[in-house]
Amino acid sequence: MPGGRPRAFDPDVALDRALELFWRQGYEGTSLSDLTAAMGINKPSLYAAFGTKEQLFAKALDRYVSGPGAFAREALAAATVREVVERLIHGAVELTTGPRTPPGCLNVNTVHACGADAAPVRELALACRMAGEVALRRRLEQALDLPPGQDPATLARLVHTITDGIAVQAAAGRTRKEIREVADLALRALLPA
Amino acid sequence: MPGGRPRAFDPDVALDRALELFWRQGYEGTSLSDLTAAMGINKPSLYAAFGTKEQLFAKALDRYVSGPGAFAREALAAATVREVVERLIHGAVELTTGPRTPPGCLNVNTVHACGADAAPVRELALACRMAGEVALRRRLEQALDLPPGQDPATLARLVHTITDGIAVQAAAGRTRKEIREVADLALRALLPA
DNA sequence: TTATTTTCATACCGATCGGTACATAACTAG
DNA sequence: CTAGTTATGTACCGATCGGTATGAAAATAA
Repeated sequence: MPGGRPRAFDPDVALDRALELFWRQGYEGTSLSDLTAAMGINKPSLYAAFGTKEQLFAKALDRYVSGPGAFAREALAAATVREVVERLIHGAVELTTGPRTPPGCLNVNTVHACGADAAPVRELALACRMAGEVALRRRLEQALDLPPGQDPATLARLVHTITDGIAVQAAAGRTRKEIREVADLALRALLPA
Repeated sequence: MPGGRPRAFDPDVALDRALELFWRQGYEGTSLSDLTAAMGINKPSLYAAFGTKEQLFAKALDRYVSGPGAFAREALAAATVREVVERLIHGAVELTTGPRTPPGCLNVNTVHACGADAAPVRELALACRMAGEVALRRRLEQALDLPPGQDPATLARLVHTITDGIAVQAAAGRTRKEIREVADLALRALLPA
């Protein structure tokens, strides 16, 4: 069984480049030429290693969720409702305003990719959001320290509404410092001492 | 001075169709063919009446701001800070979840149109957002009923962060009823009785 | 070496993009 | 009527889109 010609590139770093590009330019705004240029490979190599542009995006989204976006899952392990919410909102600020990553959130960007051919990846992003919301709601439902009269489902949606808004503000170019102030004010309003 | 051949279409309703399409599909996701089909005219007629796709979008955005989005300006005329904020947030819910209009907000959508050729219209949307934020901040700075210790600039940004989040939730397909509940909870947190 | 397998590089595919040239149709001024 | 002006419909422009056919290059197995 012969081994064949070895790869001239590292699929791992190539996928990171693709994630960076999709994050910064969106699914529809990123062409195969952009991708091959940034990844340092040709179109046939890209196709052989990652499949269709759509399949490549799915892999990039996976990496995003389990890498820069992993805080969203980890935050649910915090001991108190307050700490869970704080971690989620602060994590959103840091994620969307990172100095070495594109501004904004890949997931929120993708929801707004409304072209006809972007429908499949949009569904991916929507499913991802739905999973995150269900997880947070479950966490709040099981909490013993939820303020009385609070509906877990609505609170979960409000927290995600705020993190979504943070992503928009970041994509619109607001600075990390400004968004941190907004996030802290939101937390004071949401979780009075 | 001869009159020439009369138009076979109403530019006003044609612009409304274009706005609908841009709102639903985004700037990059809407092709000239989509536009001419929805407006019921040909490409030369479109170009003669509205100019470039980019110029057409600018006109559609104007109509959006002075039409469905007019509440944002009008809300600032309310008597109390509470009422200003309530009108802004409730207005955002109604705007982005209208049963006869596309889900989401044209402005927020456009901010996430990150392709290279969409840069000019993105700048338009950003300028529009900045103007709205400045106007709200000025309104809060001049208010006499602002809760003590509140920074007008940060509060203005938080309100817009929440309305941005509402737009994302609507674009992601959440129902009007759900978002209304989230908005009411946000208002209770933001403006305790 | 020779055969086999896998990747790489170039060049190309049909389709669609935004925008336009050109001829014709429909109107008004005289 | 004729002349002048504006709008319409068709057909087309070069560029780019996502994706691929093809053949040479680079590895292993014998």
